[in-house]
Amino acid sequence: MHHSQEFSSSSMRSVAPWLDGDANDRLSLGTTVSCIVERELDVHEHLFLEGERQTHVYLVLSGLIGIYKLLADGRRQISTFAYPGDMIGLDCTDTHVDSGEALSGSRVRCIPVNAIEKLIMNEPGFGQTLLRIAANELADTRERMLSLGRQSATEKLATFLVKVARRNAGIGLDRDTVHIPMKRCEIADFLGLTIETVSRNFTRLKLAGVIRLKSNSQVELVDFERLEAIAKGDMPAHLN
Amino acid sequence: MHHSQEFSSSSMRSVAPWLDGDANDRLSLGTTVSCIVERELDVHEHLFLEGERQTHVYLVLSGLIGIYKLLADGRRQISTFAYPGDMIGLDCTDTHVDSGEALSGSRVRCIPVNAIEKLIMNEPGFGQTLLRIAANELADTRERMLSLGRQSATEKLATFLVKVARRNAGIGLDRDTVHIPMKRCEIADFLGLTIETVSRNFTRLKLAGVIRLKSNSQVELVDFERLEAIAKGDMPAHLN
DNA sequence: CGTTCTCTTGAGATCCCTCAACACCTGTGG
DNA sequence: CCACAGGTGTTGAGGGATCTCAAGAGAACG
Repeated sequence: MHHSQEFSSSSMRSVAPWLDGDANDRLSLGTTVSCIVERELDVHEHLFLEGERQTHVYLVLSGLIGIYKLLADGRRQISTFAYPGDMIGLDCTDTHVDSGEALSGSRVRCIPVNAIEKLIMNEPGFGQTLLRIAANELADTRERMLSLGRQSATEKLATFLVKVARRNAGIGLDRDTVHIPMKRCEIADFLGLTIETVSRNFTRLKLAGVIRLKSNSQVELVDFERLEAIAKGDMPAHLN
Repeated sequence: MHHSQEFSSSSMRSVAPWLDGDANDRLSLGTTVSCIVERELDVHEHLFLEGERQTHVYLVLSGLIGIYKLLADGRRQISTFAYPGDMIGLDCTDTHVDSGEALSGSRVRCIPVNAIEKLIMNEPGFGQTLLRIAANELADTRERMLSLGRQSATEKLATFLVKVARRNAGIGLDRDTVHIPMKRCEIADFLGLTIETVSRNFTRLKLAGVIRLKSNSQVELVDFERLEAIAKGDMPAHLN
């Protein structure tokens, strides 16, 4: 039985602080209709597809959503994983530029885009909050580009693990005991690698004594400092 | 003598339409002080460095600015090229998350961040324009991630050329006669490749009859359709 | 206790990188 | 006008990291 990570308003971390606590109230404050529904998603069920008109913004309540783009022949790049507490689609363009798929059973709250638009109009400071979120997302994305374009497989994986660990620490969990809710295949599509390379580098880090694999989805960071060093590229490849 | 691509207010395309025409007026409308200066940059001169406090937002008037991040050992990833008319740093975080360097002699207009903040407060719709810009940038960045993580060298280069051509078409220039203002080294750091690989793939596309190299910085797209097909990955690698 | 899905491991192929030489261009100065 | 130097781009040869293909090992589930 795994730690379910249900999103709650009292969560220490929140990408969407302005939705904390009284989310429904504040949204119905902006719109007379309170057409905010929750939606349950099975594994591999899609929340939206690239090219579809964007009708909603989503708040992940539980589970994990993968945001990705495809090449014509099926090659996939996952741009981000949306965890409970994360918002999806705040960068409102009218059509979706990528697809969103549940990577495990998930629950999301669906907020119509016009509700967001009204909030921007009526709630002072709301627009700026959105801007700040977008800015953070952009900063994050650029770090990902550096990783995708310039890091080795081992460095990419180390970077990924460090990021998950930091997220853990941020929400009050143990930094060094990380639960990986996604499959190897999804990690591969996130890092721009193949599943085999991901797997090989897990064992590589394991043999180097940097991590320990309790199970496929449960990783213990034995030497966080060294993992960070590898992620930063400070560590020559052959010493890993 | 190359086509200088000076940015003018009457430009057909503009990432920053709200700065068209009477930019200074509207900004001094927001702030009593009109402390907007222009700055001249030599090649390789930096506009800002990663980690510095962000004091200004910049509008590129002429030249070309490269926005990049570094790994500890000097590996570089250029996240974007800012052309005349492009804004830099609209995603205001308080410190710069990347560095900006002039890739050729350039001129920029410097706008203090507090002027932007005041504009957000006072100009209705300004914040939303910023949001739209950020959303577009995010969409663009995610397409880049797909390219960095999942495309072959040839596909990356084709994608790059198609994007430059589309930009040309958008500002009223000939789509198929593209001027490449950056060096091979910078294209390499943009695409996550080495200069040699970039060079080899230029000649590869040339031999395939898709492009013609008039000079190092002047490329003629002989077969735009095929270039697009290669960029999309429709074309098996061995047929290039 | 199979069946299925996922992960790991191995062997060989491939793409890209590294290192090195050479070609080209431009400006400078004899 | 030519020689030279420095910056930039191209090309080649070899090596290495990652991918592909294939088999086997574990885990999850009925």
